[in-house]
Amino acid sequence: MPDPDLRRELRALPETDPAIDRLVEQIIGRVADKWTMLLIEILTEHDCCRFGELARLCPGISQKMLTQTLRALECDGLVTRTVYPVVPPRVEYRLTDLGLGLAKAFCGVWLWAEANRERIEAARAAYAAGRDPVTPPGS
Amino acid sequence: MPDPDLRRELRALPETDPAIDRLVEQIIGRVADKWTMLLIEILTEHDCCRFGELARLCPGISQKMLTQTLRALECDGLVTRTVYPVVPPRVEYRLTDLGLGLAKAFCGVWLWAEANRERIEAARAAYAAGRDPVTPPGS
DNA sequence: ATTTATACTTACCGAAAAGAGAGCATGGGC
DNA sequence: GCCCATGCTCTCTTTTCGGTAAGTATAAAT
Repeated sequence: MPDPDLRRELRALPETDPAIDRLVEQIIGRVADKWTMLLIEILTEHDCCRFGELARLCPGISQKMLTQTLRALECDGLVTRTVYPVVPPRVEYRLTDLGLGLAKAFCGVWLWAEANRERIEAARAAYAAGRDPVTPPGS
Repeated sequence: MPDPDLRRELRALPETDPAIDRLVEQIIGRVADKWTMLLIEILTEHDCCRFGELARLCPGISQKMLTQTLRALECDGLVTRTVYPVVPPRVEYRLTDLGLGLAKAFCGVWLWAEANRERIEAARAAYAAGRDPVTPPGS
């Protein structure tokens, strides 16, 4: 029995025009990518990282994906990319205020996930054990 | 110049063991999918929907993806699936409290995206116009 | 007997994303 | 002269994703 107050609260949100909706969805879609999330997390912890450093801190990422993801972040103004004209090249990445704000916004999801980890795992176990044939109310 | 207070606040979050991190990432990754987002949104607005109803409310979704997405949501305990043993079949979906909680958590991201839409668009325009050659501080 | 409605499931196919790995530019150290 | 380090970029291959379309079950209506 879902909480009706929470539902009402959610419904009361500023439901704006579909154009904004699309942009918001796009942003969320872009940001919610696996590597993007990880990079943002890393960059909140180390406020400044070189390319190779990020590669080391992102176990499993390929150079290609790292470059691609960083470029997308830069494009959206979430990180800055500073190139030092030296040899061998030195490039530093750091979150902007915008990026930090996004990280903070995502913390809500993060905290929710942590707080409800056990419930989710229990649900998964129950699902794997076979869905229970629910008796419908009006039968 | 990123705000150091915000950064400190973010760093102070309960950084737990990597197992939780992985689950959290997985959940966020799963949820951040395009259709999942949309379905959760729809289900916060209509507290109970049949399969065909959802298909109509999700313009462009295929039966396959709708089924798949709903199954994933059910598996994680975010929606309930009630089958009425009638012919033709009648199946109802509704968010659980867990699902509602997640919707609420995601609202933070939604609001951030809305609030920062213009900054992001500006950043994109600037990026498209060619990245400015930043003068590094120690050159 | 045939059609209709509903909620799937399955097989197939093309597109898109991701991974692997080689190549490139260049100035300093040996 | 040659190698190294760094941060890419490009190409090729593989994997995954998602759409299309057809099939299934069943009872009621025609």
